[in-house]
Amino acid sequence: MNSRNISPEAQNRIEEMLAKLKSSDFRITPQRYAVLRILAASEEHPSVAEIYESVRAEFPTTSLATVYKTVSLLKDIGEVLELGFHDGNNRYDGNRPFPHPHVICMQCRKIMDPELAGLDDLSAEMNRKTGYKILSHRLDFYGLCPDCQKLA
Amino acid sequence: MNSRNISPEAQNRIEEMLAKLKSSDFRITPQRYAVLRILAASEEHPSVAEIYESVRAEFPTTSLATVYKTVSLLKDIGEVLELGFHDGNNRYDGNRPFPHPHVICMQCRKIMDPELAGLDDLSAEMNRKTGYKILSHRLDFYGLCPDCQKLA
DNA sequence: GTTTTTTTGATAATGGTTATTAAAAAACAA
DNA sequence: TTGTTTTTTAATAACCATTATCAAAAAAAC
Repeated sequence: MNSRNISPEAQNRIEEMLAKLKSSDFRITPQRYAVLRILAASEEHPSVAEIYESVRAEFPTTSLATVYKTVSLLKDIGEVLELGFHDGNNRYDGNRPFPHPHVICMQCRKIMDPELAGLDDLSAEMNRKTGYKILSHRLDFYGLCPDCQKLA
Repeated sequence: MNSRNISPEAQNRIEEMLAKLKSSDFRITPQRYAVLRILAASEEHPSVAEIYESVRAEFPTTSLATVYKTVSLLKDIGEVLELGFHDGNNRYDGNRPFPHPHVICMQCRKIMDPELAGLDDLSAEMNRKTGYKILSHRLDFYGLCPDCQKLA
């Protein structure tokens, strides 16, 4: 899993995130670069603890606080989508930093990005019906993934 | 806001919740009854802190832990829907204890229940596309309510 | 090279929720 | 009624992911 195994798409996301950091006048430190690379490469919607683990593998002195701050920074500049859960197991998506649906396994916590169109239309409909100016949304489906169905 | 002002619908929900508690072999204590009544009557999706405040108005010795436990119990027996937020301001719906969309004001935190059909179809579609056995879902729209738009 | 600003790392503080436990209340039995 | 068992309450300690604090380190600016 070295740098030669990074897919072109992930490489692209890395460039985008670096560019956004630069244009927002934030420094690109080794720690930030490491966090950013993990977020860009992972399809698993990792938690801060998981990112921390991965970063520690190449930067053993990295602090947990730094990971929190970096993820939060990337979220603030719109390069990472936060999936907050009230049971305290927040997950992060560095590939699609815009609202989109998720399918979540209630057993193993695996999270997928399903294909689903038409949500922007729903937002517009909500706008009309409620008078709220809709700015964002979140749609999560909860269930059992194929693996956990087999085990059950 | 005394008991004579309870709407027929709310009265109905109270009866349903009481019946469910009874059939599940839980005792109907004054504290539980107070919590339950507030949840059944409120359209505001109250937080535990708010429920606690209201309960204290008629039962000044009620403990916060009791409110937490009662709300959790009602959730467990399927009579209350929990809207968990990772910023620690969970809200509860005792009127529609099943998945349904919400419209949330990002400024004043007001929560509404909009009309929106067809979500069960979406769940079925997710089932087909992902292989997950979908059991539940959550759809939140975030924006600014009419009042907060005026103030802005 | 010196100064200024940003970032890091270590750790303390925060705060909603849960766990604990003795006392009170309710249900049950004799 | 009285005693016994079970459930529930009230008070508070514990939990834990996240945030705040701040001195040291690193990078940028001068």
